[in-house]
Amino acid sequence: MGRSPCCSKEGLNRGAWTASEDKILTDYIKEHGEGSWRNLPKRAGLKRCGKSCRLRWLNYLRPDIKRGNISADEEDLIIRLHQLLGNRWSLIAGRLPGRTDNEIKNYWNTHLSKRVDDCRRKSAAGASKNSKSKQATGGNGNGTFSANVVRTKATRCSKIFINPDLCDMNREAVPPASSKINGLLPAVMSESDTEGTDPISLDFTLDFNVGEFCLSDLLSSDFCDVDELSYGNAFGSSPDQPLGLSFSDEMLKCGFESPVVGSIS
DNA sequence: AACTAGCTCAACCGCCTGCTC
DNA sequence: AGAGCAGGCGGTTGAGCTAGT
Repeated sequence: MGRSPCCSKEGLNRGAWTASEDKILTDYIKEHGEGSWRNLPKRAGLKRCGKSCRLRWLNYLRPDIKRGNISADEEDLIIRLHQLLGNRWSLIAGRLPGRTDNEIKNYWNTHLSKRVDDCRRKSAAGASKNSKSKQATGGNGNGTFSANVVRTKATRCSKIFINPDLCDMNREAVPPASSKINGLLPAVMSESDTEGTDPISLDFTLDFNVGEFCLSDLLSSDFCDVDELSYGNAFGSSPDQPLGLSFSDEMLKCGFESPVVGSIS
């Protein structure tokens, strides 16, 4: 039978958005809120596909969007998160306030992938002497960083059960304030965590299918030395802290899955 | 000045998943 | 249970811009 297209393409504008289209969309969303994308164009009087409206809003018109000038800290975080998550741009974007998945994807493809490839080639050349021992750590040899990529499942999580006891345990395990630099939030922490007053953020763990994610593997993994890319160590991490993320002993003992006991429905 | 190659990034496309009926 | 809908995601495209010749 086949899927019906998201909208009839006939009579619709395509390509770059005009200022007046932007204004119509912005005004409509300010008044009615996001959602119902399929019906939005008709109601707002736009000759655009609903998907196109959604994309335009999310990637360009949203008021909280930060545009251009990706800082070295952000670059560093993108690289680290990409190594951790792979091409899960929406997840990566979720750790960079004000950045969109599309922007990060573009930035990666145009700037970072080449540099990381170069870095990897350098590392590979240097490591070739020790290749036999490295092979045992899981490189896949295809020129990417997939060896340690967490296979996430972008599942929508509508119901969770949070064990309050475990939350208390993790609250005591607040990482040092040095983990937060320039407003960027390391993946496992919310801003409030650094203040040590609010319950630990769970959003990172909720994003993952944690059953497939072995933290110990991650921490012992053989990451590309991001410092080789010469923008410093954004989170002030020590060699003992791969990824620049801070994990307390308690967190390491109980594992990531501990705070979220419940299921994804 | 004209042309070309390379780069950037907004936008599109098709697929996947969750929700609703 | 399963079909259809809606939204979300990642990959790809192509127009516009810039630098080099």
